[in-house]
Amino acid sequence: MMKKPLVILTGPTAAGKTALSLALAEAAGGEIISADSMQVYRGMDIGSAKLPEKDRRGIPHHLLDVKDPSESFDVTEFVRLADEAAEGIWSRGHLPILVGGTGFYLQAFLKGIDFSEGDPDTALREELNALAEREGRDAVYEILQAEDPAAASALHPNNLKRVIRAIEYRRLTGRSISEANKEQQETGSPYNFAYFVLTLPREELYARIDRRVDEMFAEGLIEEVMQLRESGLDSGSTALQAIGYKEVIDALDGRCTMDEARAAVKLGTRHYAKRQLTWFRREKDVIWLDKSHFEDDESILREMLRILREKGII
RNA sequence: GCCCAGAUAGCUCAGAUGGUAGAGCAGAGGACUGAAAAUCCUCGUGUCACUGGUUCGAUUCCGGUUCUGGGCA
Repeated sequence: MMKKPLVILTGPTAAGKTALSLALAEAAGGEIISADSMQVYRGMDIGSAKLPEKDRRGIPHHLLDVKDPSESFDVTEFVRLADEAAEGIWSRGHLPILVGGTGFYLQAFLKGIDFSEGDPDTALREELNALAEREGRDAVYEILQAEDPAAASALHPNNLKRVIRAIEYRRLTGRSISEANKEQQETGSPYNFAYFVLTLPREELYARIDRRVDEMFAEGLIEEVMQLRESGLDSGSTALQAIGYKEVIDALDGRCTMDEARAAVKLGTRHYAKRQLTWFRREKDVIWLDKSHFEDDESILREMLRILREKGII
């Protein structure tokens, strides 16, 4: 059976993915699936740099605005929804193009990682978080060491989130999460894909980020955050952990000035971009597209189309 | 013009009663399999402003110069 065709267009935040994705979708007969952990939320538009509907040139965009900010969202749900969307796109004879900067989501979808085992256990998470608060993170790590030494050896004791998940996984499934990860790692992708990473020299990227953050404030980021809070959203929600939102909240609550918040948003975004690049560097079968090596978006598009033809994706 | 205080890593600063120096932030690298815009780890040699002097040895003490704050005129 022929593997189904698929394109990924990603890269660090503010690299210019969105603009290119429209051109690619038009040229290749594609529909876009957003792979962005924050753009799924309704009402988070400016701060998540969501492309407004009027600018989508009629190209279908999936997985935008599918959640209320008070709801949680995670990889498994992403994979489920993205699978659904992709099936629909293929059935229409179109090409699915995943666009977005959440590398974890892209990986999970591309490899078809199976998350069917080990549903999260909220009570256990709370209990272990409380233990960490009382007796320190090492106390939680010691539990993992006792119950699953293999998983423990792969984790740093300070990485509470991961340590807790490892304990949870072990208790739920009776298996070690490190073994499960290894198995998944060895499975290839069920798709005929091209994984493009759009990037540009660090200095330019950082300058673009600074500019973009200033634009967000100019377009009304503060008002957007105020609206979200008025709708009763509590600050602990996943949505408000997003860069741009948490800093503005700090300023609104008087923990810093708005100028300081703006600087913090820029810094947080630069750090985020750096983490994204680290992630993509580690991914195999990635095709890097450094904007500084091309004349313009038009020539990047030509290069992408060339590769897609070569791979038999279009 | 005079007096006082500074001048140490890209930035903010600490420090050695004289044996060439260290934090935070920035920056860089890395990890990541059901919170991922999250979470976590690693990495610090720089004419210690310049210039004379004292000293075995000065960035550290003394003098001068320059610059920056503050005060007095």
